[in-house]
Amino acid sequence: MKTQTILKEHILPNSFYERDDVVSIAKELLGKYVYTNFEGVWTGGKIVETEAYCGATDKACHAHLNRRTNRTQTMFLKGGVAYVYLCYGIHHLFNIVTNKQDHADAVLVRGIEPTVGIEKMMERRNMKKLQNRITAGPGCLTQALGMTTDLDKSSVSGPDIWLTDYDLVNSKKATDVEESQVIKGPRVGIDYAGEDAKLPWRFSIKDNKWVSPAK
DNA sequence: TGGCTGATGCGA
DNA sequence: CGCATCAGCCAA
Repeated sequence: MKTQTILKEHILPNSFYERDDVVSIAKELLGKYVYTNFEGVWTGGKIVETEAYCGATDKACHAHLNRRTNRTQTMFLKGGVAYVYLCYGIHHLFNIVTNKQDHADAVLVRGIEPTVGIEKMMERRNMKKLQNRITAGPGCLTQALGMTTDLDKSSVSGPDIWLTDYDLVNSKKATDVEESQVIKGPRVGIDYAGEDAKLPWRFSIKDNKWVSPAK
């Protein structure tokens, strides 16, 4: 059966994204699978590291206090679309918009465990041997998955980006990550956010080697 | 450890 | 307009 046909059965419902608790969504995204499909080439893997950003109250969020600019308007869209932007002039960062329209919440995906299209991802990363850093870190994984700002505002339920609970390699449904296997900690690279920099809104899977090295 | 890199959003 | 600021990464 075609990959696309299989994945359609396992797309996360939009009700998953439209909830108002972005921190819970960030945690629940651990263990889910994200894939991209460009020109028929599938790449992707299991989400192992995320961070929550909340537009209404969170100083670390681009849409802090519901600030609307050209860039942040994506976050005000209804949950279930991608927010992709350029960071430090070099790296594309992939976020998943959550909550209802006009509520600017998003989850930054920081690391995945590569499973599908590893050869293609190595090629995009200009890597001759497979190394952990292929998809560890938000800038790395977008490069490996071939994501750019072109995908800003596009759906995470296909046809380019596919957020699912399905493991293509083992042909089975994803299992929820046990609470005891979830590491919580402060978010990375947001010292400017004052007290909010301490919020434990970064989630990762315990002892997973594909989590980014940032502490 | 520092250099790279460019969009973004602010104030003049 | 100019200019400081960034939700990173990598070689060394």
